[in-house]
Amino acid sequence: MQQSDTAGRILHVAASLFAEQGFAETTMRQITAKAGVNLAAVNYHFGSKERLILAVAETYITPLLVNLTQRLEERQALGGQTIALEELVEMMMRALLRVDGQTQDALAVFTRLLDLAYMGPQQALRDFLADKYGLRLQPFLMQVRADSAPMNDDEFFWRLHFLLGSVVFTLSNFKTLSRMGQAPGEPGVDLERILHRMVPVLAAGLQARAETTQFCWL
Amino acid sequence: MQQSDTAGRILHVAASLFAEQGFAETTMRQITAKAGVNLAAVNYHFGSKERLILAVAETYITPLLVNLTQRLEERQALGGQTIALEELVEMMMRALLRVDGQTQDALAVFTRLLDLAYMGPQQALRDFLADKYGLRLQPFLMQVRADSAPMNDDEFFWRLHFLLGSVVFTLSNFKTLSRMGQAPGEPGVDLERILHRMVPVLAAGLQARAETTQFCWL
Amino acid sequence: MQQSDTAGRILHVAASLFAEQGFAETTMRQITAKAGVNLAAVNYHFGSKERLILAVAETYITPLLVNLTQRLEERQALGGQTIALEELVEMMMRALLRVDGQTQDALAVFTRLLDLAYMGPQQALRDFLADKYGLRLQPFLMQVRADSAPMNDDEFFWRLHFLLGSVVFTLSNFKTLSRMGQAPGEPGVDLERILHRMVPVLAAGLQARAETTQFCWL
Amino acid sequence: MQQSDTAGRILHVAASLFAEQGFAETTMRQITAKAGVNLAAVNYHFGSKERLILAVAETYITPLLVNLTQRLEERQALGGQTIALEELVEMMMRALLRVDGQTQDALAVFTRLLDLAYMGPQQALRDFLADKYGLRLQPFLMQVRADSAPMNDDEFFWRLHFLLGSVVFTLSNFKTLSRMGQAPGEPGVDLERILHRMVPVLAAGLQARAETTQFCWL
DNA sequence: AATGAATGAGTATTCATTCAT
DNA sequence: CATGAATGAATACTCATTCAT
Repeated sequence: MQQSDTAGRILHVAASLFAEQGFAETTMRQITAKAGVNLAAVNYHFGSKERLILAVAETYITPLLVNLTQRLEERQALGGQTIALEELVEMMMRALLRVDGQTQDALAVFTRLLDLAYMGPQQALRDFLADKYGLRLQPFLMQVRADSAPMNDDEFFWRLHFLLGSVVFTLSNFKTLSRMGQAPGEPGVDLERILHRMVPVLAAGLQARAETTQFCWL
Repeated sequence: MQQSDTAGRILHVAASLFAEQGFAETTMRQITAKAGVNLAAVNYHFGSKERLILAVAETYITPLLVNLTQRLEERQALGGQTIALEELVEMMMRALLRVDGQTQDALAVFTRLLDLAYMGPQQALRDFLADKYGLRLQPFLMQVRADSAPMNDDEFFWRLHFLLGSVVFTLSNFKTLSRMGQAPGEPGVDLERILHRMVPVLAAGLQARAETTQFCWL
Repeated sequence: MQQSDTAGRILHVAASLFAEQGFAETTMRQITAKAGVNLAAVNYHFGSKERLILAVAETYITPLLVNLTQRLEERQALGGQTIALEELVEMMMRALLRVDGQTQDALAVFTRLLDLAYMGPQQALRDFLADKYGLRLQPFLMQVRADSAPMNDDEFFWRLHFLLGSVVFTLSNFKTLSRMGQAPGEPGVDLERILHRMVPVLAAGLQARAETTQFCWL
Repeated sequence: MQQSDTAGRILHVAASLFAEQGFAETTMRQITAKAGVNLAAVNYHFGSKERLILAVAETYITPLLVNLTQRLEERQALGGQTIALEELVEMMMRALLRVDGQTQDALAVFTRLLDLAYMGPQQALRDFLADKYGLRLQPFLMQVRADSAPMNDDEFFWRLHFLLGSVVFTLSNFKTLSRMGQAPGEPGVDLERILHRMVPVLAAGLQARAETTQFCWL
């Protein structure tokens, strides 16, 4: 924020625009204009739009994982073999809120990034994320599975993504949804409440007994 | 379908491309080239790209709702005050699969449409969908609520969207996910299995006891 | 020239600018501005700058080869086993002048194209030219070799390129050279004179006795 | 050459890149990156890209002319009024090879420079070269003319450029040509052989009888 | 003597849309 | 009913150069 800090301003503005409009919909012109810097500055500092996206992403993902890992380790240090699923989900929610608490854009950027990674043919982005963050998430996932209903790897993989879908969709569309739903009040409080509301739902989903029979119901 | 049917061919090709690539990523040139019609034909027949999207959407949404409504009514006619949640969710899944069974694009288009509607500033699209389909969905939602855990309107509104998120995300990214997960087998069967897997998870989520106390946990 | 003819005007203007400045140095903006058409018109009609270059090239190369082939066949029909080298070189020069007589740009474009093809890593362009025109040139080259000094394939290959160098360099830089040299007079006449001047020089070069001994003179 | 020698490293790297890619195609970023110096260093040390080109050129041209002049004077000191044309051409070729023997880039830079000077509207470059080197070349040219066929100034001027064209084109495109031609063997030896092959061809061209009659043959 | 940051002018290309026919 | 041609606005990106330090 001192002494010009062009790169920082770009990062900040880009995050805000990405959150609001999405990656593809946000143009370099918008970013640089709003940041009050030269059009070429993004390419100078980040190389390309794609690398800017990655830079913004790192800004949010790294602290999130650091925070989550730390919370988990602290809790595990307290002892007790299994940790209640609801507590774990809450842990994740708190980590999400924490990283968002500062910029208000983190969650939206985060979820748009997942959308981008899962959608199209962005194999490169998937690899980048998997390489960089996949491992660090392992311990948390192990702990989650320990208190879920018993199920094979396949089932667990898919359930994880069902939940991920709930989170991503809700966060992605939070602004729109809270405008639609009758929920009034300041957005800061609301987001917390919504995440809180998800906790029992997600936990129940993970603990639902897995179907074992193969039943073709069409 | 015979003779010329320019508009029909456009509709069909557009659906396929939209499903594969998304709306913004699909260009008029691609559509018209693949359909073997003139570049200007889309604008001539549909007015604009946006209205083409809507036209494609209607193609899929209307039959979906017709099908769902019909199944529901048939089941209600059988008597029995409440219908099990799992049965209702299955009903929805079957309706989804039914409309997809014919073109293989329906689900992708459908979910991309929801993404589009919820994301960005597409108020017009939201209104269009709400006006056109909101009411027809009411009976089904009422029935769902009847067998869910007791909760107020707010809570129900949000839970619905949590579930919607699971479905949309899973369907949206089905191709990517099934490539990532170890799930082998032909895709046609797989999609069915995945939707089947969602049933108990979603039902459990709806039936989880709603938090009543307001507990600020940050 | 009738009824707008945007593509034609682009072709014409592009040839003129390419001849004057070279391919890379000529921008789409220059072309479209000078042609009085929209900036996107080049891409609409030709697809890309590269394909425009090829289109311009074809405009000149095809008539050149047609003309040369025709002259050669007429001459061969007259009988006489061998044709004097000077006559063959003149034949080529006339063909060059013929195609240039109409637009005054043909020669410059032609030579810049060769430069482009031989220089950089334009394997694609080389292949395009070889595929399209290589064969049609064979009969002429055979006839040339018949009256050259006896030499092996290697030697002939290189001599051909020595001569090609003379022609390309002279034509490429004709404007500059005629400004440098004291040669006054109208340019139209001058070019003819210069090409005429090359005839005995090139013929003598082809008829020079080939070195047979391998003599390392450094 | 020790310590830092930013300017020297730039000069060296630039020569190599210019030789490989051409002047316009070589960017300041490439040069400074490969030289491991700051992007602004070129402008700091040389003022502009154009002046860097000139500096590189001088590096090669000056030694070339020194070498050629020296060889000529030594030969003239041996006495004998006229020197055979082939010997003179060989002298030039040896001088060319000599300057190239050290960096392998000299010839390519040299010919690209001539291309640049003759082509486009580079009057400034032409003047620079003429001023700096024109005079020193005179004695050699005089000697060449002495053993050429009798001809007026005009004719001699143009023949010189025909030959220059052969040399420039061949050297410019040496890499491409040797890839095309069946000529095998290591490139170092090949270049020598090719230049050797040019000697009798160029000499014969200079000795061809000049046309005296003005014969309009179109 | 040298540099990191920044910039303005430029590049080819792409897009949905329009219009005369 | 349909189309070929054309367009204006936008896209990401690249370049040589400059300037404060």
